[in-house]
Parts: sequence; structure tokens; C-alpha cells
Amino acid sequence: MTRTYTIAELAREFDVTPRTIRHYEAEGLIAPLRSGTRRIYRPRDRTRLKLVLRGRRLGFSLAEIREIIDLYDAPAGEAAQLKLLLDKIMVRRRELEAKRRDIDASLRDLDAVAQNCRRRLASLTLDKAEGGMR
Amino acid sequence: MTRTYTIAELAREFDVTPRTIRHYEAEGLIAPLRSGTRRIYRPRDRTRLKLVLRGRRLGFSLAEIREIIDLYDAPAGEAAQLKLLLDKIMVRRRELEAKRRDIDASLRDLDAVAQNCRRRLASLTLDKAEGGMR
DNA sequence: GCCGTACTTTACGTTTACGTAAACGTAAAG
DNA sequence: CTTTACGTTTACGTAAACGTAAAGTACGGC
Repeated sequence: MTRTYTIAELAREFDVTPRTIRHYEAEGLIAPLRSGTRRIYRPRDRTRLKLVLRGRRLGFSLAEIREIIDLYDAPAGEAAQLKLLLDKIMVRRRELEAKRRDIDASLRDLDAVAQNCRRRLASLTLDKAEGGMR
Repeated sequence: MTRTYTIAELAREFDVTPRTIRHYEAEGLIAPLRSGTRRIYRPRDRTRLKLVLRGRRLGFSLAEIREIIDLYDAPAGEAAQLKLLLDKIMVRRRELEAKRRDIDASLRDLDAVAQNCRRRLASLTLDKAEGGMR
């Protein structure tokens, strides 16, 4: 008797519309159970949704996201299959590392601008103090 | 006499089409000089293009990217303006840090799957060795 | 037995980020 | 002087990721 969720519950929790969740299902990203026509989401489905949203925040397309999270529960398979799977995982790893480098570069740039900003600010407030001393 | 670039040169260098670069100009992200009707890109324009493409890789919309890179060469301004600018910078910083957390979480997940994968692989090749010893 | 609420499918609309084609200008090369 | 190569504007087309509206189903409460 594991917990289940309605579509509205998940929508509220992750701040998306039910339409969005249905869309992900139509794209093959989630596959909830049905009770009649109603969708029943298990913890597993909720986890997948969370992964989809995380991928979206990182700028991946839904097609890419599907390929990525399908790596998570790929079939066991034999040695050759496992090696292929490992290869795919490593490709994705490198992608993520590249994104992290982009982020770190952006952070450095922003910090430089911020520093410049604080310098100007300091010299401004200094001028003011000097002005008051006359 | 600083170097300049044609649209095709930049397109080749960054592996995008001229159309894409013109689109960014139409969206107010780049503003090259003109020689008659021809666009002339300065190092500054090239840098902006690079920033745009980096933002795109990180999943920002062109509208967001414009707001971000506009922080880079915001007007000097007085103290109040500078503080506002610093605020905006910090907001973007936090966004980037959130993305980095998402990336790190994704990397951890992928590594876990990879480990699982290597475990299975090891036990498989082990079985094979045992089989050969009978 | 009807009401309200939540869910369903179907289908067309919208935004973003370009692609693509048409029609034209310009300048160096043969 | 006409190709050829590159550039321009204008405008419609398109794929992705949903939004939105319509019309119907299902179920607990009064």
C-alpha cells in the first residue's frame, strides 16, 4: 500500500499545470497507472516528474530528457548492453560537466561585474564623506 | 584599428547560421556597426554573441539573456542605481547557483547508475571466469 | 436525484527561436 | 560586363512546449 497521487496533487506540489503533466505523458516521459480513466501516480512517477522538471531547468529538450531518464531504468541485459549503457551515461556526464563549466564561467563574470560595482559604490560614498569634511 | 568580423565569419566560428545572429540583433542582444547596409562586428559584439550562446546552452530564454548581459555594461549611475544593479546581479547569481545544484544532483544520479552498471558488469564477467574453471 | 468538483479527451491557439525562400544590392574576379 | 560570392530585407513556415476552451464522465454530499 504505497502512496499514490492525483494529477492535481502533483501539479500543486511542483507548481505546474495538469496539462503540462499530461503532455509529458504524451511524450513518453511518465506512465502512470489508471483507475478507469483517472490517472494514478505512484512514487516512481513522481520521481520521474521531478527528474523531468530538473532537466527542463537545465535547458534540455523533452526528447533529450527522455533519453536521459531512460538510462535510469534501462533493462539489465548482458555485458555488451551494459557497456553501451555505460558509454551513454558517460556522454551525458560530459554534457553536464560542460554545462557546469558554462555556469562557473558565468558566475565568475557576474562576480567581476559585482566587484566593479562595489568599487564604484565605495568611491562614491567616499566622495560624499570627503564632501562633508569641508 | 581593432579587428572586425563579417556575419559569416562569426557564424562559422560559433557554428550557427547568419540568420541566428540576425535574429539576436532583432531581439536587441547585439548591435553591430554598419558599413552601408553590411553589418560590421567588433570584438565587443563577438563577446556578446559568445555570452548569448552560453546563456542559450544553460537554458535561458533570449529575453532572460538580454537582461543578464545588459547587466554587464549597465550605465555608471549614482549610488542608488548601483545598489539596484548589485541586487539584480545577486538574483542572477542565485539562479546560476540553483542550476549548479541541479547539475550536481544529476551528476550524482548518473554516477549511481554507472556504479550499479559496473557492479553488474563485474559480476557478469566473474560468472564467466568461474564457468571457465569447471 | 441533482450539484459541485475533479478528472477526462480532443482540438485548435500561442510563444519562442529560429528555418527557408524570394527578391534585391554590391563588389571583386574572370 | 556578367558571373560568383556574400550580404541585405521581408515575410511566411515550422518545431517544441505547452495554454486554453469545449464537451463529456464520475463520484461524494445533501
